[in-house]
Amino acid sequence: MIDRHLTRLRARHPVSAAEEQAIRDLFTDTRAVRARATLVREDERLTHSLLLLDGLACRYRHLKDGSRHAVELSVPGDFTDLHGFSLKRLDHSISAISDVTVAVAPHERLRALTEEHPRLTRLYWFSTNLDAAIHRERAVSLAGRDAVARTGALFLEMGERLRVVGLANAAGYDLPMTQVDLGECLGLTPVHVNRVLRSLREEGLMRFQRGRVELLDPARLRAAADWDGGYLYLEPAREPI
Amino acid sequence: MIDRHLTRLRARHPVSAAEEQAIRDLFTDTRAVRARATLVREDERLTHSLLLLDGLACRYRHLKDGSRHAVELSVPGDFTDLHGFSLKRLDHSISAISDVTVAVAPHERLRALTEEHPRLTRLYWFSTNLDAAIHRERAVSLAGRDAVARTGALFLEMGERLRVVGLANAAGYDLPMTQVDLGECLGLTPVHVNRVLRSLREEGLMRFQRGRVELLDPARLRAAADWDGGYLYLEPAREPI
DNA sequence: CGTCAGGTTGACGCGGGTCAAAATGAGTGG
DNA sequence: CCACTCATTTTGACCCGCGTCAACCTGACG
Repeated sequence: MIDRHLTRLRARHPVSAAEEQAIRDLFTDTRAVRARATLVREDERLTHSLLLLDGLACRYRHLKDGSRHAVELSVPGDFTDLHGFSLKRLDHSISAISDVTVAVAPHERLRALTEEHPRLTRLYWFSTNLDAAIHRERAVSLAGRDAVARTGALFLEMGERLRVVGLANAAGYDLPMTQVDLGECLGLTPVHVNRVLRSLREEGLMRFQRGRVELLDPARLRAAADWDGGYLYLEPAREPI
Repeated sequence: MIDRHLTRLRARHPVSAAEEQAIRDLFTDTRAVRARATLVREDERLTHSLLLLDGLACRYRHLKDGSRHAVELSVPGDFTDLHGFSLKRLDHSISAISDVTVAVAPHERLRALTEEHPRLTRLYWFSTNLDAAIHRERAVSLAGRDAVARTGALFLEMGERLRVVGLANAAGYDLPMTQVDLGECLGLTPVHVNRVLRSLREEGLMRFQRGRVELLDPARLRAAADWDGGYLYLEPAREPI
């Protein structure tokens, strides 16, 4: 059930059998949630964190004008709100983009983990630091890349993150999002997302249609997007955490 | 020496005398670094983290065209690179904006802290989660606020963060940055930063001159910038961490 | 075969980038 | 105290990427 989560962790650090058991023991039950439903509401008191098992979720904030901006996407194997464990309330909401299933990790169990398993604590600390690195990349993208490069960079990132958990290959991957959703991630209007996708398609770089991403020419796409996945920290760790 | 750091921590969570001592024991020595010098280089192997005691520092990334984008500012009392403790290398560089002094916390001491002080570990985990919240705010700002609102939001945030450590009051605060620096934080050209500052000044909202920020009308500025400091988590914690 | 969400395209306007030049001011040496 | 330099700030003219508005198309589903 949480195998993708373990795969994700092990892509960066070794996890022993005993540690694996401690991780499995974090979770009480699983829940299925419908597409578009809210998983966590901004400012709500939190007593547990959610591990995304299947589907796509996003963290988003509302702006004054009623629009919303997505600050991060979660893929299977990611905690959607591990940061909620120490923050106790979130500065954003979390919603399901597609139908999702999540596993519930009560904060008292996470707390017990921090008391008894310092190494796993560092590992999960790393995990939220990785989230922050992804946030930084998004900020750099928004500040410095034009719409085409920004969009390319997002698709490349999602490809890498999904590949890690076996949900993408060289050909591409499924991404059950609409162009409106993409716009909220990219800080673009749906209309302009459409134009950007057309341009990427016509350049032969990539295609996004009916929830399917095809990376037609990853090398050129990387160059065009000025994208380097170093911030995903996917190299094997050279030293113990 | 690290009093501002303790003040910052205590603004959000209680810290006992014993814990304070454990924190003091993290640091070996202090260093003075000149304005514009690099504190940490992207991808360098890290063996220690730096606590900013005095001055202003920033994390920045280079873009293909040679420009750079600042992803976060550090104020006295902040660790500039606590996330480096678990990441072991950074996806960005860190440089001093003004002359700064930093205290050095070797990673082996931080590691020992995680082994012996679970509560302090959670507290520092919180601290990097707070960094991430600030990153999210920056991304939302870049995606959804125009140049004037974005600039206002940045000055309001810096005001709050500096106020926490006693470096700002109702009148304003010192911020030793140039308009070029501001542009790198805001994703704007220096030319446009200048126009924005003029507009804020002419509206009677705030003034920024020669490294001094005056918040002339904070309430109206907050409204104009659609800014709410909730993401800084400055309310007293309602439950133990 | 009607409805509705999502996708597509075109015309037009504006916020902020670009380019260029001048003003200001802090520091430095004579 | 002045002359000179160099970073920084300021302003104006012009341009372009992306937003806005509006219309139409497509396909899934009842």
